[in-house]
Amino acid sequence: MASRKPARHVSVKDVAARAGVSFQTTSKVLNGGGTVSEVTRARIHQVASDLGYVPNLQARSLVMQRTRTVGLLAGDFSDQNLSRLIVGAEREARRQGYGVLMTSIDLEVSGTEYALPSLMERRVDGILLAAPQMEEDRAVARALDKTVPVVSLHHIAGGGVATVGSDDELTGLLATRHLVAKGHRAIAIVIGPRARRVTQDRLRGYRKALEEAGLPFDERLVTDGSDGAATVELLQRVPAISAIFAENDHLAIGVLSALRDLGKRVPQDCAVVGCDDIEMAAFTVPPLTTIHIPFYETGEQAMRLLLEMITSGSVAPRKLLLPVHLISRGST
Amino acid sequence: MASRKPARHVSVKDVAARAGVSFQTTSKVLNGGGTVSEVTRARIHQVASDLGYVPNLQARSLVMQRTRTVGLLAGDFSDQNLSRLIVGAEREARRQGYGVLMTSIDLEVSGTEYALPSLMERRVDGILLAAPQMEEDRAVARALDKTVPVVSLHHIAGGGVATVGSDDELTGLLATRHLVAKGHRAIAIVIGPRARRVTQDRLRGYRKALEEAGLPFDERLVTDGSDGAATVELLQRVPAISAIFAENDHLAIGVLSALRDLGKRVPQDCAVVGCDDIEMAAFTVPPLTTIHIPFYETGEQAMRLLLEMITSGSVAPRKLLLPVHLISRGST
DNA sequence: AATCACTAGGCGAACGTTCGCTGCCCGCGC
DNA sequence: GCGCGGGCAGCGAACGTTCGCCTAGTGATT
Repeated sequence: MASRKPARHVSVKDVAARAGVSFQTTSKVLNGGGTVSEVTRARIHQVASDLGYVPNLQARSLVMQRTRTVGLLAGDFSDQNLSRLIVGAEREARRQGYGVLMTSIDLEVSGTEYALPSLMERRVDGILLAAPQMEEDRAVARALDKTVPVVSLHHIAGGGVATVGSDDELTGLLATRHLVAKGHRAIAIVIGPRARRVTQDRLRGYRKALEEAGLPFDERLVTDGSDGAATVELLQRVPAISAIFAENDHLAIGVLSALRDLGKRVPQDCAVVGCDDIEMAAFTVPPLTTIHIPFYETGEQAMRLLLEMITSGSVAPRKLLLPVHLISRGST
Repeated sequence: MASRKPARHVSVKDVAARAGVSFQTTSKVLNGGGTVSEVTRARIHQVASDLGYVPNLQARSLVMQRTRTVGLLAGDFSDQNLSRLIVGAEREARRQGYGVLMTSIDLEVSGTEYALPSLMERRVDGILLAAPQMEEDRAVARALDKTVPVVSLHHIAGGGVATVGSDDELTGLLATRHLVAKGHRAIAIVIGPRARRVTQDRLRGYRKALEEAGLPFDERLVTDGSDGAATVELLQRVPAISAIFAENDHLAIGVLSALRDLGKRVPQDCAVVGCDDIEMAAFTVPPLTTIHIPFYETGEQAMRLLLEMITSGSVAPRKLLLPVHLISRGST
């Protein structure tokens, strides 16, 4: 309650003094190494726990030249998909005894301004990049600069960076195949920003599935879903459409709402399939058929790869794609 | 591409050598202090940037006895509400030049086992606690131990910890008042775990609103929503119920679905109001009236308080409550 | 009795900083 | 001509570790 004095942390020297040995011996004991008699060893451990000794990783890092800490450079933590990735990554790091320093980068300040330097100053052993929104930001690519191993969860302009993600083309393929299998012939696709890799890849999967089924690809069936009204227009323009593939679940929810407004029943009048399997997908009306993306596992794998690169010192830019699968619900 | 050698970071000494001065002088210049001539100053800056000097915060922390890093001990990052808190907190920290070390604590391992020690070893200057699920875990309370300032986003067993949160009683009050104002007399409440503070507080708000309106409190109108079937039973048992206050939006969604199953229309047959204003609330059918909780701002304030405690050295356990407000949508 | 091989533990250095003190040189005022 | 103060820079110490090398004992072996 009263204002305490700084209450200095206890150091090896404190422990040593109390145990009547040199601080180096204490260090040996506490790290399990060296040749020290069983009695002193026990005494030191005793004293250390009595005094509540907590090793100072800062000092250790200084001499060891690695911090056992990785940086996480993420876009928006509150994005549901991203946060699942992060949870997976953090758990894996923890499992291997690493700390995670998080920095979000927002639109105002390009990450290169503040976030990256802040990580480098803290001498992180590696960096996990999870900021899809700056996939094309060349400043990021330049700034990374290979001082430490980097694993990205999305494509990086310029390449040369290890990447872990899911197979987005497969995603589009599975979704569309599912609709084809249900007997649909006029299948529209609602997409997000064209420039994004995900969009491109999922679109490619869609085309591939159509091709497989011998169906023609029609550019007029491709709509940008970020414009709310576009879906409605699409449906009015091409009434034959009996199924819609939305490139992500948020878009799919928009589509569901557009269909409801038009008085169309799902799935009888028009089937809908989404992507990502966000939490909400199970609770829409009707529940959304979607492609499950293993975000949690992706984060885990990415961290595992990063730590592997760190400990092995290798920088070979691998690329890892995790499988996805369809979850069939009421909307198809 | 080829396996590089460790590629040592450049230090003040490297800069100093190249600039022909002592490393201490370099340090002075780079930190803006001391009396150094304009020419040397310029030269040092030049060399530093040529060499790509990045200060080592580990070393600095060692001598300064503070790391400019805070620990974030959180429950589940992927929880939407929690992640909004976190985003707010992280931004505020960044704004003030602090790094954030994140650790999640899961059910398997009590946070005290790994997470806390890991933060203490890294000598964080303070800890932000955001793990509502271990609100009653006395081990946490004991482990915190006041070595560094702590701010919690939820109640801590034993007290004595600064807390920032939102006014949960007000939340329950506003929600229920809204229903009363709409003319409802038989208002049920669906709650989460009784032991949780939030539940208790929101329930209290509910009772208070009833009292204000001169309505009796009836224990039979209180249902535990975690049991899916309970809501259905409740409605069948007491058909007079014309409005339901769900203590959080997830419960509210369950309620909506129960009502749909029973063939009741919302809001005509039964009105529903939730709490939290999760993203999904705007997209349910019908859109959910709910109480908006300023998660982002709460995180921000909590971090601000923590940093204030750190820099001022004060440990007075303040308690801060942020206001909430109702968002009226289609469900009432 | 001198050598040997261990065992137990100490010692100095280094990691990259910050900080306070000292010392030099120069110009100024008396 | 002498002392002095101020501007500039260097120096040593400290922060809390790890690590490799050194030394003082202790039995056992020749």
